[in-house]
Amino acid sequence: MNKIQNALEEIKRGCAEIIDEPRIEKLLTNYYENGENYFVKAGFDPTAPDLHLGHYVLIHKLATFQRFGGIVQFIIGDFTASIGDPTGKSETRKILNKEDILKNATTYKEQIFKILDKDKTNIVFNSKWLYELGIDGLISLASNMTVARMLERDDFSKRYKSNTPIAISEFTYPLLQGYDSVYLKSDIELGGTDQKFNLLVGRTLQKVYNVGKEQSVLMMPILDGLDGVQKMSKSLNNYVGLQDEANEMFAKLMSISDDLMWEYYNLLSIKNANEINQMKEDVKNEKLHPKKAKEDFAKEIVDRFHSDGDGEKAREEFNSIFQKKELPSDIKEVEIEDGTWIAKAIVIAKLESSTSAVRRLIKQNALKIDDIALNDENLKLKQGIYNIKLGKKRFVKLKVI
RNA sequence: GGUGAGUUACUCAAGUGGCCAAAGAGGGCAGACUGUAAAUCUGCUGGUUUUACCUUCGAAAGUUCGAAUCUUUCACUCACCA
Repeated sequence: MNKIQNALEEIKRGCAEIIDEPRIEKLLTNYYENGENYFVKAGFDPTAPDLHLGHYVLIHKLATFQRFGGIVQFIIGDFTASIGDPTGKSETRKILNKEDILKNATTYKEQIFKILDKDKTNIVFNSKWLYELGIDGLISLASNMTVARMLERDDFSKRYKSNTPIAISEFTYPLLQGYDSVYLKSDIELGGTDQKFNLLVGRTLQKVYNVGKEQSVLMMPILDGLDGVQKMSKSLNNYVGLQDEANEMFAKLMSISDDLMWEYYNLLSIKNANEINQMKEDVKNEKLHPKKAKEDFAKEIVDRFHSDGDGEKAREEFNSIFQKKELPSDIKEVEIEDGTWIAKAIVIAKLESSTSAVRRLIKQNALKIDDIALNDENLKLKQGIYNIKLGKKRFVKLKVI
């Protein structure tokens, strides 16, 4: 296999759909024969302060392109964030204020260079050219799209049918994202499969505005969240943040289902397809315990976002807590007054939000003091130190003084 | 602008004067079983030292012994017409 074919294989790995693949091949050929680079665009709305593993699927693919001559156009959608991408949303998104957007954007910059090559990355803010577009520009931009076509979009049509409001501003979102491609003269745009409509608008607009090229589109599957049901997102609290502390990151990854683990391997591991298939086979034949496979994956990810060896440390901590049922090493300590009612103390320690909830948990044998289940919900704490375990995951050390 | 329909807990959704802290489903939490996996079974899922009381059904005011339920005003959403 020659270099070009090899590069193409790497690029295609794990991706869901490619539109205009021959064009990508031409760009690669041109790179290898003439040393000419090309532009790969991906946009991120700075709507949350940090990125999670779901975003990493795309960023990883951008890094792959950088290895084969791609110059990354990393768009921080500061302007479009103020509209709110309607993709996958069932209702109009809240509009963020400027300060939050800028703050988030700064954190983004810090995080992506854990992965991307600085010399081959242009970070750009789309407010730069979208402000210049002006009202007349916007109107002529909007004349390139019909309401009927907009309503072809699955999420719009669903909302329309179910009588959920759609703001006109949301219709402008795909247009503005598409205009980014016009302004930047992108060759390839990356996005999730849910972005298909927006990505295709980019192609259409490049043609209308005579950019002289129509971008190829490469779509990656959407990473499922830890629950394995909905896509990974901060608001659903089923995400692994890139900045998560090592032990937490490890524990979160261990909680995914076995089926989902293969999906994660496929989209996030540096292991190649053959290795992954071999593991899958071994698990099936019971040569490899699925828990071991999951640990290896969790270790790989923790090592990548922290430093080498942190994954192994996290694994040891994890097993000591959950296998040997020991307490975590960095357990939170809270001081409590003598004679405090146990339920009140748990609320003070912020393990639960109400004493009613704690009462219920006590009735369900979920509260353990020094590893012994408490059955007296009226208990008042006397002086001393108590290790409290609430359910499987919540711990606190109470110092009663 | 006109006409009609609607707004119930985290989400969907029942309830149309008292038996309503409000059915059911999903989600979540907990217990059992496990590999803190999945699946399954069981229980819980407004608050308060809790056989009781307090605050909730878009907002406010009213009718009533008693209101999620009836009346009025307001806000918001949707459909049709313009």
